[in-house]
Amino acid sequence: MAEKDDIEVSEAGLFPALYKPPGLLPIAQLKDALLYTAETYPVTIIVGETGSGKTTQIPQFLHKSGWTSDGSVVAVTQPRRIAATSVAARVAEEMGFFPGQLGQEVGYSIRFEDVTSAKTQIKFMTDGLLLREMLVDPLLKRYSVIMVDEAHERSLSSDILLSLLKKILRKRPELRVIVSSATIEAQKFLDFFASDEDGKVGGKTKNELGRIITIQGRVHPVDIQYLVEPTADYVETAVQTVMDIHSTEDKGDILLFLTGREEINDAIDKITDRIVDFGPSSQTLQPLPLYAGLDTEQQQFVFEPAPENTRKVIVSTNIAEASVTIDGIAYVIDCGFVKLRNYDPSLGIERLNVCPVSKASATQRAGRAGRTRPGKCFRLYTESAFADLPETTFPEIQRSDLAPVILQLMNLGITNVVRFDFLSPPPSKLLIRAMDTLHSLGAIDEYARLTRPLGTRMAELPLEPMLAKTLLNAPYFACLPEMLTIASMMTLQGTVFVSHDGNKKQEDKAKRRFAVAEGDHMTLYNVYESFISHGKKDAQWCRENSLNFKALVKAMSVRKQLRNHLERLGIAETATFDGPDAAKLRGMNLVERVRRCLTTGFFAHAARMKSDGTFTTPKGDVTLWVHPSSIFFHRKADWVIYHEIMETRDKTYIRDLTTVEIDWLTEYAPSYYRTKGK
DNA sequence: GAGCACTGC
Repeated sequence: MAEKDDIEVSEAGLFPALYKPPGLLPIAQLKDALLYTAETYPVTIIVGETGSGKTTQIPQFLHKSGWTSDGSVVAVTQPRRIAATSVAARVAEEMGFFPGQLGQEVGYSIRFEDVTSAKTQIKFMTDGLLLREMLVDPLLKRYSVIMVDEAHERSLSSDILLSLLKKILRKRPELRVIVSSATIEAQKFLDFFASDEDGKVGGKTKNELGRIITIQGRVHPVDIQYLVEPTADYVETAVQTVMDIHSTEDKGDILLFLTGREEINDAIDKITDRIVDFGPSSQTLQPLPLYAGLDTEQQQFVFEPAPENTRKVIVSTNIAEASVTIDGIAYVIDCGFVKLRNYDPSLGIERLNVCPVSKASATQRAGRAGRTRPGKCFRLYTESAFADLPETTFPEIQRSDLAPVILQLMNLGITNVVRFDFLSPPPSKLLIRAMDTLHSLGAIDEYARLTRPLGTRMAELPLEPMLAKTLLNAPYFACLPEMLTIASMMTLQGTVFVSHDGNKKQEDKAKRRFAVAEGDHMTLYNVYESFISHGKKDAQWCRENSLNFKALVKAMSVRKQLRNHLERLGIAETATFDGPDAAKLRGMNLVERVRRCLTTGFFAHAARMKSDGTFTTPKGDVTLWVHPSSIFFHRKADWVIYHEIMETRDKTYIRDLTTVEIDWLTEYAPSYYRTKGK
């Protein structure tokens, strides 16, 4: 019964950019058209906005018309875990199942949570997980249809998945691939699947390959307004716009897009200051921050209805563009910028840059005002600036460290990754750098072949290559239990310590309590051990020690999963292997063995502290700042290795540091330090 | 003395 509501065709003209004017299908025909194309062609591209119901309806259409009848499964991939679980629940409900029956005919599978059974016929999952499934089932034979949802976001995993599905189609012409996309990138997707040397896929010519179906979304008209003159200070303009909306527009909450935490706090302070200017008015404003770094408790506020006579102003990063949906938004203010991660292959440094948004992004942001009723969007740039914006955001694959992806592809039998059929080929510098990294770690040999067992084992582990190498070396340093813990804690990425009620001093104090002189890795190990010895579920103890309970629980899951992976590789947690320097290692204490082991994976991330407390790279060409979360923010050190490096605005930060001896660098990575020089 | 957009295995 929800079916009809969901694909109801809206009459409004709305954003011309969103929809192809001709060919919009009425509800009754969508089902027929979809089933016809799926029956006839290997590939179907669905163009339709979020809220069109495509994600929930299409798998049901396929299920009811027999695509799951022979025991095969319809899979729907999502870029985010939250989407996979919530859509699965919704579909199960629409099909008449009770919540407790989720995991039977309809289920989902995400990391750490497999809610499926032998009966499951419709399965929602993250795209990254489906990629992992290909290790055991390279042709994905259990699936009759694979629908890649939100493909327009161009996430690393979904891009790779599309390339691999194209390969699979050559061997399994009976497989059906449905690519769903919110924007007008549809033709690019279809052309991609159709292209190869002879224009044939699965024995079909281009015209026989697939079709594009466009469906109308269930959104309301959004009136878009531009600035007449560009602004030099969009935070100030945004705050003024908030005030203007508040004094002149009807009821309805405001969603303001800015680029980061600092701007968000700045804007909230300004708004708070100016509320007073209104005096005791009957309508007031409630500014609320929203960014991923907030703990879930604080994020929760944005979903709660505002008190009477109060207008919520949610000041958010890009998280509200696709990942988080808030009801009741009638006004969107779009600053026109977003922080994007970029990878510099020559220095091996990740950067966070403020970039203009794409037209697709701006459209998506504006659409957030029209989810439940007609709305307005105020773009803090001119109409001609909008016209100059890129159509779509640069795909992640063209601006990331590709070492993990390349390793995974090689393990799937892709021997020549340079000639791999990428949807958008990454710059060759990125590929070369990734190969260099993998070679220096010993994951590939001089002929660019995956090594055995090291390379294949590294690829099996759900860890970045440097950490995977470190973990696999741990038995040689008789520190596998400790390294399992450290690797698990590293995946939490700075979320371990939290300040409750904004009490920074208490947080710093807690950090000192757990600090280990040799560095952050052993400090995190110490935190985990304390957590376990306090009974593993003492949320109160976490609070008292400024620790993030949920993060530590996650570390336990990750640790268990890693331990299982190693066991499958024949490496028990208690394993110790004798390497060439076994006798020497036996005389060392645990901390030294851990530090040496870390060096075998992170030698390329070496740095030396200068007298002013900043660090420098071995070549001395980049100044590195200790991230304030590190224990070396206060303390002296000489040589260290670090886990992560990231450049923001004007400084390059390193985080998670551990002291090493300079000799270890040449001992464990002789060729790397010989060729690179010092 | 001072901080990182967002995902995922």
